[in-house]
Amino acid sequence: MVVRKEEKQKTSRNLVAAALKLSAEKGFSSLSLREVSKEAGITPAAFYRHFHDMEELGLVLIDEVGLGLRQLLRESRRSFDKKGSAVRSSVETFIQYITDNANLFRVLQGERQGSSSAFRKALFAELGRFIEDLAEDLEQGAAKLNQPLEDAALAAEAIVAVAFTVGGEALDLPKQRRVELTERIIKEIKMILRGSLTTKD
Amino acid sequence: MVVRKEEKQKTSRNLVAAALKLSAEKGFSSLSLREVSKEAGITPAAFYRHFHDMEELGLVLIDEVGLGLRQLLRESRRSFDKKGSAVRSSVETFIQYITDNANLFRVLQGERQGSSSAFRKALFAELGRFIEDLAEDLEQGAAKLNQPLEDAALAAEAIVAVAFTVGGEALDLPKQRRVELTERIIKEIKMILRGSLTTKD
DNA sequence: TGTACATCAGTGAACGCGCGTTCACTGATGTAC
DNA sequence: TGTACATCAGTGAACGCGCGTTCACTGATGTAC
Repeated sequence: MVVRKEEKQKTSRNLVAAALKLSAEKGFSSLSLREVSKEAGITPAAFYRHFHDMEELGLVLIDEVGLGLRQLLRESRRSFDKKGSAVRSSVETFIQYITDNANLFRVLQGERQGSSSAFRKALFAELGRFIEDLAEDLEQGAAKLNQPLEDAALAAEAIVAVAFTVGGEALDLPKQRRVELTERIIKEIKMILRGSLTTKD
Repeated sequence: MVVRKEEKQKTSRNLVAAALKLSAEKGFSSLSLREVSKEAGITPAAFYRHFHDMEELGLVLIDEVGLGLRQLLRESRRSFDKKGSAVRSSVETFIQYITDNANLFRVLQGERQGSSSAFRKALFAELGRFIEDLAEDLEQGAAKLNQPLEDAALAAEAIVAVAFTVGGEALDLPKQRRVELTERIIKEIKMILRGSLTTKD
């Protein structure tokens, strides 16, 4: 009873992994059930033992991507806790993660516009949650330094926009240019933070 | 000799328009030659009188999108010239344009990750050019006000990232919530500008 | 432990369908005189 | 202006192919006694 279940789960994971890989290359919406099954090493008919159709697989994939996203963001925030160059370390973690998990990030970016609205809703919800968390972090960090922020939520939204937009370019870049790009993001985030400080006079 | 040419051009434009419309709905990479032809009102075989294949159409579509983008950006910058609430008026122009041309913007966003690298290269080049222009505008505007900027290029990149990322959410929103969102973008851009001012002390 | 039966993930063949592409064609537009 | 021929955008049929889906099946794993 245990071997069978495990084997089935393994195949399911293979299907999701196959979809992730192929989605990163050409977008989820252009994948066929047959090519995903082939990539996962099973016949097309066996696909139906795991998912009712491609859309159902898609929803699981989005969960996977959402999970990866949350993990990514958690790590970025973890680096943020250390005082000192909090921005630097968290941006570096962020860039490292998205280049290590390029497929995941590409799907994340690609599906922001394409595919079903359920897809998009889930993604935006995930991002929104993170922006809230980041805003909280920013507020606490700023309070510690006795430099209160004007509107932490806005600053957090702007920071996330910059990190994801500019960071997304890193995927196609050679290692060296990725470093330049990381520096740019760091400077831009610091710029946003400076601009969000409550003016004292 | 003139009627025939014009008719052919008209059909070509129909094909591009059909591709634009359908791409906005499901992404260019999942379109078929047959469905685009049908949407444009010709038989699949006639498609070949205009383009060698879908990829060639795709390149023309990107030109179209790039043109629309340039137009959008030009209008945004035009509003930027007027002194006073330059940020407000250009952001409002921007949001107005992307909601009026939702299809164009959706394709722009969608193809940033998917499809061919030629596609992406062209898009990034276009955006890069605009960021340069905006940086120049910012520098001149700041000089006039006698408030030099630390690094106009970085500020411009961050502003564009925020406008496109946050602005992209406007497409799915009802009119009222779009206004809130516009206000948020305005505040965030002002925040970036404030943060990019050269510190005087 | 051994046997007899149940379960069920995966197989392989088959289906009808939309796909990209080719082809000979049609008939309106253009050109030459 | 009229006539005879050339051009060529668009047609409709045909092709082979990969698609999603169904089906009866196989054989390894699980269960009951």
